Amino acid sequence: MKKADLKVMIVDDEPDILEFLSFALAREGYQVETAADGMEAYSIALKYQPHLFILDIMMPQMDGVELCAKLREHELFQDSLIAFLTAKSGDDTEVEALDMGADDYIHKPIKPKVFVSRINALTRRLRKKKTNDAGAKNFGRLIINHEKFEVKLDGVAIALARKEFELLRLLTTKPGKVFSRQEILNKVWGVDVIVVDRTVDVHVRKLRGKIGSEFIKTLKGVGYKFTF
Amino acid sequence: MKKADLKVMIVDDEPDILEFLSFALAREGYQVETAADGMEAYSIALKYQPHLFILDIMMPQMDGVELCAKLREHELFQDSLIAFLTAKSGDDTEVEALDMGADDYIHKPIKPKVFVSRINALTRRLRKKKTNDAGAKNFGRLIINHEKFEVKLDGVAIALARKEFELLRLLTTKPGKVFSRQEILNKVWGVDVIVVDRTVDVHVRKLRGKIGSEFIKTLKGVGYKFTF
DNA sequence: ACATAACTTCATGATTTTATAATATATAAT
DNA sequence: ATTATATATTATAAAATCATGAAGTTATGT
Repeated sequence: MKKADLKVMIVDDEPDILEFLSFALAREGYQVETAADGMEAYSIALKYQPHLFILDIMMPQMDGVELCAKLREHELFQDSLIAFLTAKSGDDTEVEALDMGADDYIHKPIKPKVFVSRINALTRRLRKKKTNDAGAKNFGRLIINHEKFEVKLDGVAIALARKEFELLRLLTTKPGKVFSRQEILNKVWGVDVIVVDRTVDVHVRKLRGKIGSEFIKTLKGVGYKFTF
Repeated sequence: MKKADLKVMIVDDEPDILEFLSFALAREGYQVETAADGMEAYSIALKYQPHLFILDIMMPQMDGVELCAKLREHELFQDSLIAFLTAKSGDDTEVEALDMGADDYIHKPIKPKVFVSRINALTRRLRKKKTNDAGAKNFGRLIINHEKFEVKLDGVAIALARKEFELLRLLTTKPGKVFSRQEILNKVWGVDVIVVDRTVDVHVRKLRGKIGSEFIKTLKGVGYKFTF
């Protein structure tokens, strides 16, 4: 996963700091979202689902430590990274924050260069992973998750019927390889099922209608192939 | 994985510090090994295969930054945690260390309490891996307490029959994953029990009646999945 | 032993998926 | 350009699948 695929949420009640940090991380390539308070942050986070949170401690309504605790309770954020960035001194606060589930506790003031290096160090393990989604296969604009039985085009989920999904699954096992209709029938329908050749065409048509027609190419007289 | 299963290697050329840190981490339950220099550390590490390294920077023969680089080159230590603990000031060193692959850079002097919290925070993800099955899981509106055998929807307790609870538990082990009826029967009923497929449908229906129908989705011809 | 709850199976109708046939369009060969 | 052939598209009938209600069966607690 690249930095461009990583979503960072910065929570601080001082607009200047928000802007400053956003700028620094956006320049690194991260996707950045901001919030000015813990409450606001939590409700945005439920939708935005950040990979990394950068939290101030002292904020109106809900402070950073509370937010951290609340995030860690939720299944969605079990694997998210949480870093505090604060001017608040005191070892007890730091211990509390770390014991609560924070991954780093960064003291202000800090040089941008150092800050960015720390953030990069935190996200390094996420970046090393191949895909966003465990078990998902990535074909450019198209992501296929076999376990979830789900296909995403440009991040948008597309509902496929079973045969459509299985046809797509077969074709994507070997991108570029041409599958004859007979081979498709054997592998998707099974050797004992008797189905007319043209049926494959209809399913290809339906697939194209849903995922777009650029992925599946027809080779006249031969069969179909998947490319991306 | 528990702390007792985690091997930590501390590398510092001052015996007092080695002893001090060893004591602190051993008391936490970690297995601790020490070395006084980068060279020595590397050769021991090849056999000992630590999960976490705590490195001083200034040492004779091979310094901490060199050692870090050398470790990261080796396949064995790709996933190991590396933390620097040093009195050396200077942002450039910190940036260099972090960019080289270090996971944390801790400044001396530091209180033992804070040091231990930071180390615990670093190893948390390793420790979490297998301890995850018990306790409560939070899926937004739905909270499932596996130990208490209790489900709450918007804070209100809901009484589930055993099969209903176990079905929900299975589905929530992997939110998003599609479970076929056969898989559900095998995992909830057991492989030797003979029950008709449709039975699963009836239990899903009862579950939906109690927790609402938005959590469990049907994939026609495939199975059911939990989403939140 | 009784009452109650939990579980399984079956039947029905609604809905979705699938296969096929019919027709239109595209492609390659002559 | 014409023809033959393969494929695309649309419509529709058939089949598969599921939600639901109800009835029968087994387990559990009092």
